[in-house]
Amino acid sequence: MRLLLADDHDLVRDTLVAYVESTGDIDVDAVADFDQAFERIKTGDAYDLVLLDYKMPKMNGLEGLHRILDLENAPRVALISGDATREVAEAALEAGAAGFVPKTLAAQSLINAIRFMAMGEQYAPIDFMTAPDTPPAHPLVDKLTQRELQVLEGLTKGQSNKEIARGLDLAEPTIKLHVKTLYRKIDVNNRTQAALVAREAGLF
Amino acid sequence: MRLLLADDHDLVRDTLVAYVESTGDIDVDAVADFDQAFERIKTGDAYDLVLLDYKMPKMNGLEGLHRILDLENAPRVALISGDATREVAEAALEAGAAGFVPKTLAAQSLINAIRFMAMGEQYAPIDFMTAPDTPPAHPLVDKLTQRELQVLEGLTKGQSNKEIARGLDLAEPTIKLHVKTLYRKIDVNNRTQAALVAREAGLF
DNA sequence: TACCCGCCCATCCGATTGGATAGGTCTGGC
DNA sequence: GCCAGACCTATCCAATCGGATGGGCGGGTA
Repeated sequence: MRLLLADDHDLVRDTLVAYVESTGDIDVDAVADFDQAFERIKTGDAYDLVLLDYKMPKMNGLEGLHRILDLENAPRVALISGDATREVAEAALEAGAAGFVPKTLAAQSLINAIRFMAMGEQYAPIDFMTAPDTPPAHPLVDKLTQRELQVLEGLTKGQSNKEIARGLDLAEPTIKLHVKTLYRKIDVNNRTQAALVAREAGLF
Repeated sequence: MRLLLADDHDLVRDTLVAYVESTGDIDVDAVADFDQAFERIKTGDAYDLVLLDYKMPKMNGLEGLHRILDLENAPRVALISGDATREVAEAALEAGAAGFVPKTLAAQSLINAIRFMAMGEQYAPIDFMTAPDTPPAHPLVDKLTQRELQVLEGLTKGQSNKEIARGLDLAEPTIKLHVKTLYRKIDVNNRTQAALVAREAGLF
């Protein structure tokens, strides 16, 4: 069985390779960034499974995953990550990933997961997937409408109402309205607080 | 030689342990969070070296490091991290850490580093430590006077000039003055941008 | 001593903001 | 059809902000 592992942390990669190969029947190729992985997949022999680190050079979030899955003879691809959210995992599985492997997984479980995924199954650790919907996704955020979010994004850039209006091709009074209603929803009194709350919530 | 490894990523920990132990003369104990590590150090046999993941439960940044170094028979302690900044590494070494190991290090280099540190030397990868001063170390901040920093702190709380004035027991015009000069120094046009820059710089 | 700099206060002005109120369109659900 | 809600625009007003100018005080330095 042939496995391709792409992770930019040499230490993680090296030890992972050593561990996986020690199980006997798994051959591992390892590369340090997405471009190398992409090249190997296109030109090299077929892999039974590809493990991509979610955060590594050239990966661009889920874009790398999509690029591989769009190939003609796309191999089975799974993501591996130390800190990705459940949302990312879900999106990846949705997009057709063979699985999602958090780095908090026990090493032996990884071996099992690899075999499982190579057999054509989709894998994701149950406890990880059933985790709370992430910190209520920031209760504030999903209370805002599309427009209000766009306006809030402008605020987090320190833009004036006028600038935001230009950017969204709207009249300034409209922006003022959105700004005001937005303040009420997230319970702040001025744009600076709004911007900070948005940043705090990890938005933008 | 005895090594204690603390990392909350099971996968990383397991494979690391397997790799290090495969070198023959290093015994590795592994735990998943700071508290367990602390306990082992206090009660168990002496370790030649302790490797702490910078980001793991109960670690609290460098606080965990300090707590161990403050012990009576403190062992040699090194940090290991996937994404810590050079500043953190410097602070750790300054505080008396035996070394700093980025996870981008090659596995064999880690073995060498471990032996090196266990021998009493301080280790840090040169390329990592000579990396660009991070975003210019925040050139802005130390250009500001004491007062301006206090005012900036008010801005990061979304306070109005009047509120800041009350807080510092000054007249409002004075605050406006500080605000204005502060804008020039950090090159922004309004309070929201100033607050965001300050947050970005890790202030307050 | 003269000078710079941090620090404080004041006044004046135009622009922006925060807030209220009022009106309009359009879409989707009851 | 009716209603609610998202969305757009407008006008009016008080408060705040951003900026400029001018003046004063004390400490450190040339």
